[in-house]
Amino acid sequence: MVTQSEISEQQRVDRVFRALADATRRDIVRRTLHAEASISELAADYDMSFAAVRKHVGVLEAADLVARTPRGRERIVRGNPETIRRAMELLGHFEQIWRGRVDRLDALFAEDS
Amino acid sequence: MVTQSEISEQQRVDRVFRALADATRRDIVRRTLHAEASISELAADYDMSFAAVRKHVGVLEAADLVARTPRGRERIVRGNPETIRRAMELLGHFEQIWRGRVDRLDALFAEDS
DNA sequence: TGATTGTGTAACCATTTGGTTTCATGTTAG
DNA sequence: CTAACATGAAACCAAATGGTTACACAATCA
Repeated sequence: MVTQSEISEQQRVDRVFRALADATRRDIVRRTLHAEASISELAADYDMSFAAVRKHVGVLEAADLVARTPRGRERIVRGNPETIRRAMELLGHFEQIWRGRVDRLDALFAEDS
Repeated sequence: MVTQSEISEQQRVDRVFRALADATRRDIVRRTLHAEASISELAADYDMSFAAVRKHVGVLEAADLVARTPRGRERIVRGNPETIRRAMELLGHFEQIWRGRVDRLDALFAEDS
């Protein structure tokens, strides 16, 4: 049996935004979208331990913002543009809601005149 | 002297994504983009205390995702589409970085052939 | 083989977060 | 004026977060 630990869409969205709410993690996403890198290569450029960077990569992976694939003794990290795109779409829906309100206000003014 | 408690752009971005990483807060943003509401009106629809909802509104306000203006004894909350738009742009930059990599790979294949 | 490198993970710690209850204060309704 | 309502804020608490050090293990190099 494949136990698909049931996780809601809400929680998945929570994880994406939570993962993006840290400058180091945003930088890792940026870098690994630009070019893949091993965790050690990533860690070399931050003022914190390897273990800390490893945890950040774990948070990003749980949010599906990066993928981690083995290559020899290394783990290659790649950014996932699809998850970024989904987050953008979500924010786009918020903007649409706002535009909807503006349209309704416009309609009210139109009735007035 | 106007003490502008110095806050970095990074921290401002942190706050926006952090604020969006909670389903209740996303719902408050959605609702107040659609139509303004008092904190009490908002709180009536969530299964938590007024104080908890008040805190969520505080987090959203600190991220500039909503604004709070007094009206009589109420505080009217309105969603701020501009901050949403800025967050979208940020994610858009990430996508551009990825597209840049694809373009470079395309160039490599072109050289190959 | 042995040393080095890259990774995974556990145990620990301080701080932040997200909730609670309680109480004070300002504002409006009767 | 008094009661009810809306808000603000403090004190408290459990859990999550973001870092550390230490150690085990796998893979590669010489």
